[in-house]
Amino acid sequence: MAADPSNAQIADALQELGDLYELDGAIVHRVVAYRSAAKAVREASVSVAARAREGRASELPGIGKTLQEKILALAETGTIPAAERLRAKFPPGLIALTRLPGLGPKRARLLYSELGVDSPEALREAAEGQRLRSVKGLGPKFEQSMLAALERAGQQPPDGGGRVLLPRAMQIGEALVAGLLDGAGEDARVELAGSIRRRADSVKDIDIVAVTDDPAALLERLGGLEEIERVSSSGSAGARARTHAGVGVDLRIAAPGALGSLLQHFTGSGAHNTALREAAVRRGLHVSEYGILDDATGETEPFATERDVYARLGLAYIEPELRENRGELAAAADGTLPRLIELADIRGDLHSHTIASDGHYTIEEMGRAARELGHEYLAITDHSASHGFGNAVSAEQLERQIELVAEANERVDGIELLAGSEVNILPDGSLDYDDELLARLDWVIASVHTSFGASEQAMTERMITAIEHPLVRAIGHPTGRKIEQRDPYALDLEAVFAAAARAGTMLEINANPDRRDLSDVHARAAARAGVQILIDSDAHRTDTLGNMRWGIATARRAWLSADQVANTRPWSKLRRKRRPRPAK
DNA sequence: GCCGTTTTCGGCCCGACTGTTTTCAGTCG
Repeated sequence: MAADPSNAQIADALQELGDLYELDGAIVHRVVAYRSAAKAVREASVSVAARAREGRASELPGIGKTLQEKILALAETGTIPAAERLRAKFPPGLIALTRLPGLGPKRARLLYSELGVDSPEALREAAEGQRLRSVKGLGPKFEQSMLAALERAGQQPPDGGGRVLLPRAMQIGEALVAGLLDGAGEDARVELAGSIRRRADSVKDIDIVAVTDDPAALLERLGGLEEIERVSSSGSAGARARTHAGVGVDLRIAAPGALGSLLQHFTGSGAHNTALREAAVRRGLHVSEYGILDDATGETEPFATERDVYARLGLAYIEPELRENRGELAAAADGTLPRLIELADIRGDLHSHTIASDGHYTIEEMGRAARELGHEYLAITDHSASHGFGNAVSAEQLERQIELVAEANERVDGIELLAGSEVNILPDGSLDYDDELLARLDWVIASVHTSFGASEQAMTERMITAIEHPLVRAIGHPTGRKIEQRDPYALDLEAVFAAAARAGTMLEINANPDRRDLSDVHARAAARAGVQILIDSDAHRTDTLGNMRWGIATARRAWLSADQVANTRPWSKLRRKRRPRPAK
């Protein structure tokens, strides 16, 4: 039997099948169902193929009997019959066509049936030959917009989808907000919304909402900002634009009394809003960016704050980070939303690097910088002997490092520096310092840095062996993912979480914004399994100690409270003697 | 396709903008 398809492979297959059904003219709800199922599979922390073999894939949200069967077919035969049938009907280039802005499934199919256009190349030829205008409903402007879209698509890297990591998006977004506010009236308000406000891993567009008594002036100012390359469409309600960095910008302008309604609408997520509105309709209420229309009165009431919007719907206020339709609506109705962790709850950082390995500052410099952030403790955790990138720390050097940390502790007041190590987990799950040396450290975090390609079984056993090592207190960046760059390695996370909960080993949310690993959904599943979560900066420089904020963002998206995060406690509560080896 | 404090069948948010329209379809978020 071949290896089970990974969750990513299953998600890709469902995504493709949804695209094919869309070309085939299926009703939009069916297409949406495939896309939401693909998302649920991609984010699942269990092997969906294994669940399907047990007949339990439908326990995932958005997966029912039909998709359970289709996933099972994919696992057992390597393909889905319906996809085979539709692939024979539509050439693969048609899906690529629907990726072009302004060209959806209806027109792609129209162009294929009328002109035989079956790829972006064929589209370019047809547009250049002015043949698109011969199709009823299409004209010269459509030809021009397609040529422009093809041009832009050619400039972008094929992968990545043009998504920008959160810190970069926030930097651009905050500059835009400042630019829009500069010279605006006293009463003007401009705020970031969308996935930036939800603190997602990465964002596709920068969404901005504004309130002003002079919308025209604000729109004009947008076009004049130095970050903006061009404004592509503009109306009375707002504008769409593009930065020189290639990021889309949506600006929407509200009447002063409707800022809450607009902010709620534009913060999303789409899934949250759809679910919110469907629930409202059942109560005779219609939610839009303008307010809430009550069937009973026929009146639309605008809301000045988001809190008022949610209250009108009988819901507690939902923090933006939770608005992903992952159960927050039910919790808001029940009054069971968590009190989310905040940056100020963090007392220390237990993962950092210095010039002893691949960091750039000394122990003392890192310690002083951490103290400036208000930390009570900082663990110095340079890479262990077999790291292989940059300077690894030999056993002898680590013994010297323990002395250096003790000396730095003498010189730096107001913070406790801890002698630690980020120890490599070798392919067999063992560590690359001996236990005697590890036992002399204040703190040991263990991470995988090599052999990412091992099988799921091997990687899971490797990880659990490290988790059960009595001197390992935490696992660093547990899945190895890099946002928009590298998928998690094959790992049975359910088994890993169970082992970590049993052993009392913490799992890290690594706050490096390229990683944010554990992810939001994985951290939530881990905490539910009883795992203590740790949030670390993994700083290699003094200024990246501040990356802690991105880990907090992930923790909040994971529904975590301060009491579920270990380093909200003082070091005196975390320090402890060597655990006894688990009884055999 | 999924799903159920109205439903196991019949629903399944809401609006902006563009381009082609003589009243609207398609696309997007």
